[in-house]
Amino acid sequence: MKFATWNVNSLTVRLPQVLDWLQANPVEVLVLQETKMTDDKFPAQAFQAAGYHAHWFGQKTYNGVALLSRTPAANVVKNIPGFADDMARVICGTVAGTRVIGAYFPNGQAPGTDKFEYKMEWLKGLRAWVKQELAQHPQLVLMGDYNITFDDDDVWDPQGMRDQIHCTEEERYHLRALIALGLHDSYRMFAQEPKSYSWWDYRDFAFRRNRGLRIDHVLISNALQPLARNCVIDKAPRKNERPSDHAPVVVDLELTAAA
DNA sequence: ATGCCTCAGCTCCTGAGA
Repeated sequence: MKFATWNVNSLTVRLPQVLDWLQANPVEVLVLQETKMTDDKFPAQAFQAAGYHAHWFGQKTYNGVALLSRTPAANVVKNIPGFADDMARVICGTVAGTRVIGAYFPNGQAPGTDKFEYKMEWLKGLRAWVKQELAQHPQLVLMGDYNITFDDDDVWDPQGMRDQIHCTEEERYHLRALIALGLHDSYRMFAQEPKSYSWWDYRDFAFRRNRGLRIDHVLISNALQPLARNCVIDKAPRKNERPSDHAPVVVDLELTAAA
């Protein structure tokens, strides 16, 4: 049973690519980030026709998330309970006995800015909530666009990006603190090609030169860790015309619909 | 290079992304 995450950078632009991808990759769950649309614009019917139930939570211009699933999601939550936020960044639901959290982590812009401070506060709020969710739901997947690299292996130019946004020690501290709750970076559980990334800048032929970052992650709980079969970054959609700058990340778990 | 490319918006430039 496959669970996937994809930052689509405007669902208005990318909807045909998402539908094509779902047809080729009929995953159980797909969470989207940066839909960049208000709720009245969300293409629920197109997803229904493709065989997916949907929950969505968006806003104009920025942010926006969605949860697509083959079977209906239960106990849906939007944004982080207890953390006041103007931005639509989180959607959560239970599918196949598994708590699924899809998240668009703040970018943070640059260390020392207000946006960076917001990112740090948001990460604290997320962690407190995920800790509670884990206590109630041993089977949990936390996936999305984290806008944080774990270490130099996730960075095409570690020297050049040292202490830059996505690569600072403060951000990585929060990422490790999530891991310390009892989560695992499913991608690194398996042998991967060196220089594997999930995002490439639109500029300077960065994808062609593989100048990227691994900032999209699928974290799985202790209970799910022994059930993981594989985790891959699907670079195929990045080769489309007008691609998102991010690629989907897909984990395969040994779960059944009855689980 | 305080840019490069892409997207959205009170759209012919600007802010933001990462």
